[in-house]
Amino acid sequence: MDRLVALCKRRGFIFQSSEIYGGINGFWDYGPLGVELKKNLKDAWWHDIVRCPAIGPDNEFLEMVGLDCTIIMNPKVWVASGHVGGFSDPMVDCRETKNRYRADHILVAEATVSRNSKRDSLGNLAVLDGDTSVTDWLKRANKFAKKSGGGEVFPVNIDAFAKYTNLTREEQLLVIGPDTDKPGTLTEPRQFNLMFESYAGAVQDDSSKVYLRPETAQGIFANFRNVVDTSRVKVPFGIAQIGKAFRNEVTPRNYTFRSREFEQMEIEFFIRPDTAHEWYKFWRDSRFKWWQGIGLTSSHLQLREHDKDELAHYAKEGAGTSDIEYKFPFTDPGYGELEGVAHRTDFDLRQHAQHSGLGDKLKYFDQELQLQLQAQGLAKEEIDKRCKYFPHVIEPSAGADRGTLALLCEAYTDDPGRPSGVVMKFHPRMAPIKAAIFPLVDKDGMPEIAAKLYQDLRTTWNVQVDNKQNIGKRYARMDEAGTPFCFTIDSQTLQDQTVTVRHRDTLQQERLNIAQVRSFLAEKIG
RNA sequence: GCGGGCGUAACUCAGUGGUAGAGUCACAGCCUUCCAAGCUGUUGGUCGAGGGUUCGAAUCCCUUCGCCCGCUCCA
Repeated sequence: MDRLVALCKRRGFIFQSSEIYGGINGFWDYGPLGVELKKNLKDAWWHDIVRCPAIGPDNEFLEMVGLDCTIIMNPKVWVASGHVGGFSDPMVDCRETKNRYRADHILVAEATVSRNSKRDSLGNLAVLDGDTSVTDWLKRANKFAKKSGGGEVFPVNIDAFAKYTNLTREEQLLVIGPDTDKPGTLTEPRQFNLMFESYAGAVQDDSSKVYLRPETAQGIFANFRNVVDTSRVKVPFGIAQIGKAFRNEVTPRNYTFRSREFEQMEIEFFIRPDTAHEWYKFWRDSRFKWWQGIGLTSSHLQLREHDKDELAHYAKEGAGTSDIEYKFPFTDPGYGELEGVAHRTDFDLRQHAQHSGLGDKLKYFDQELQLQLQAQGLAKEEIDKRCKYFPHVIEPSAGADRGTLALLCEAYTDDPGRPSGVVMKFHPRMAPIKAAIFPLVDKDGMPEIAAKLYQDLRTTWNVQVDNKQNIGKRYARMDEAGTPFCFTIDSQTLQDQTVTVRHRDTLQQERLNIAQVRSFLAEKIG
């Protein structure tokens, strides 16, 4: 990983943001090669999702439209989405053990023990919220009882627990932390607001407070009505968006993997509620195949269905959530999430219907269903009731920066056999530079032929000419940039109009007529 | 936020109190007929920053900033 980070810096893929001022934690810049790589990823996504989407499970072309929303929206959006409440979890530190807990995950109950037919207190014991809270607590209580002279602990049930957050500060000071044996080691709960705040307008007070969006999805939900009213889309259809999002992470870590400013590629796909399972499976599987199709072909890519207990609040009742994960060098042997595919039910549209006051006006009217039901001869009231609904949503949400990082990790290949010692084996569609053109020597008319070929190819692809230094160094530079093809003009070119093409991954060369170079690249890159 | 480690040239590093160095890269020129060959030259560092000790600090002390690893959180 260190070698990859060094290469990214050296070749201009990724720089630390504002490096000359000492950098800033959790923010990263893309250099000349990195921006091409990331743009290729985003362009491929936009092309394959919006412009040229696959055939759906209903054997129809998918109906997809794009959207580009602002980063700052009316703050009520974030109240409705639950981010204002849910993204500011109070945290508690333990001074003794240096552990940190979510305050609302700490449960407290007084432990009492029976001694000499009296009931003695052992103190207010804390445990972490979970399936085993009661048994964990009992184990601790028994341990405390044993230490302090025996006796039988009075059992408790789940209702006996108080949340740490609901205690007064005086009560909190009496709590014995989850991993200590003394009271008073836990700090006061502190807010970690995961949304960046700013102010719209000159006056900085609560009335002008705004947030930088923590996800692009809410802009899509907020525009649901506009898109339906203006673009003739019919359920099932999707709205796609690529854009920046911001989360004030407690600990940005692992290179660009958890950045505070990052870019998402999100789809909200609106469907009839009763078709959720088939659409969920469709998106889960097609998104997995897509990542494979742009070069993540190794066993480092995996699809993982979420367990019930890790589902987000809005997805509990849904068809499921799964992650497309990549085994990064820093997560190995674990995996890190590239994209989440979630059935969000109708949670978000309902929230916005309620908070905006629009209510049923935000519902979708399904005219196709209306025709079907009319044909079945149902009563008008029944038809209206069933045709007007909040569509359910399947959300494939991918990280563009994480995707770019996965492409870099996948491509990185040590090869002591070649001069550079390392080669970036990007899929040709993703490669920042598609081809390089080398005059074997910088004279005898070769540079002129190279320039002519460059003039032709650059109208379609990002190509480079390099006539500096010997040919080996030039190949080595292109290996580190991950350029899949190098065309070399040599003395034979002067006689028969052929050039050599050198394949990055195999080092093999073949001769090609210079007139065929364009069709060769078109076939290999698409 | 807490604990541990690390900051010297664009990169990899040497330099433990006495004039800041090496290799690589980059750039210019020469040379060069297929994988970082060779020659000449050039650019580039207030040694992360600030303060202190000292005749003198990259080096010792304090503070601070940034990065890496762990805890917590998370896409």
